[in-house]
Amino acid sequence: MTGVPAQAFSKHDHGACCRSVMNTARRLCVARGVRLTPVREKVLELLLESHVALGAYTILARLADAGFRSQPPVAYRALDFLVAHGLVHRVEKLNAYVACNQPQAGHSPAFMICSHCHQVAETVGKTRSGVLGKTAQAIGFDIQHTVIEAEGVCATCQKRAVS
Amino acid sequence: MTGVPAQAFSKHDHGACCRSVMNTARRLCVARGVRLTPVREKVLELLLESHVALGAYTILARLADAGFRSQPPVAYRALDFLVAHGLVHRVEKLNAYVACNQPQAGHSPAFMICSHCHQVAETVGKTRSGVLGKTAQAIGFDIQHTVIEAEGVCATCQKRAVS
DNA sequence: AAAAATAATGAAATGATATAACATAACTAC
DNA sequence: GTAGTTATGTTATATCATTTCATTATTTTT
Repeated sequence: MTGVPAQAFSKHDHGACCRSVMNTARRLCVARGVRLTPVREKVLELLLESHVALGAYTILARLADAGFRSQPPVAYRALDFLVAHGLVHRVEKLNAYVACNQPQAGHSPAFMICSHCHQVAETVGKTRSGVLGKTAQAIGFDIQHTVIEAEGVCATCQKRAVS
Repeated sequence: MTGVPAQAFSKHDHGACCRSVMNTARRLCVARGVRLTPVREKVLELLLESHVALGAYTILARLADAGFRSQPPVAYRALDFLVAHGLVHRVEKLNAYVACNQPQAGHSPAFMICSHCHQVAETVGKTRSGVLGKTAQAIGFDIQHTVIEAEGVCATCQKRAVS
């Protein structure tokens, strides 16, 4: 996170934000010698435009609208690629996907999911040094991947609920 | 946790362990005025016997073997009840369920999932005081539930892999 | 530049997970 | 014992994800 925790819940120039991530993604793929093909790029774009997590079939429908094929594998393949390259994260609690907003960092993300507006904010997880990391170390468990998600109500929705 | 972190990965008298949790569960239900009906009890028992997380349909099959009906809702209803009362946890990463080993504590659990032997160990999450809790507080996000899961390789499987 | 190897996509089918909806039965409280 | 509530029976369907094999596009090797 570039100094901005939970970007989704803060005001920012979203258009610029998307373009910037898109460019980083493109550079990253070139650097790694992998191809950000049209479907993959479109899926990333769809996810970037949305601060709510999108399910594979929602993405699939939007792909179809954009002229791509509409069989499940087209969405899943693109998502698998994007997830593998850290450009997109899967939100386990929602069986859905969000674009990563700092794709360069090899990070373990954490999410805050607003159960009211369904926006998902990404923040950084402190895997090794946290309780989980400590316990893991104590029992010799070698952590390869972490899922850290919090469900709750964002500040905006709390205010709305009161009024 | 009764002083034992990640019980599943440690040696212990599993039979006694199950019976003890079963008794706690029964007492808990009486105390709360809810019914631990035969299906519910059987599902809890199945999960307690297993240190690997069981999917709903696996449970369903075992229920059928034990003479219960075999439609999905019978498993899901029992699981919903057990989860609601903190006797069972859902492991999001696996779309599967594990029995809780300290049902009395109103806790937010964390899991360590061995991707080799598929055992799942439960440990306690330190939700409020961790990074996630701090970030949440900073942006006014009200956490209602957390999902904290680590995938990796347990100590036993690491040793086996070497030999 | 042609052939071979690799990576990506097309397409059909199926598998796995989960819920909706409505009817019936079993307990609980009065 | 009737009313209210909770739990179960049953059918159908929704939702999420993968397998498989054929075809096309791109890259590498020669």
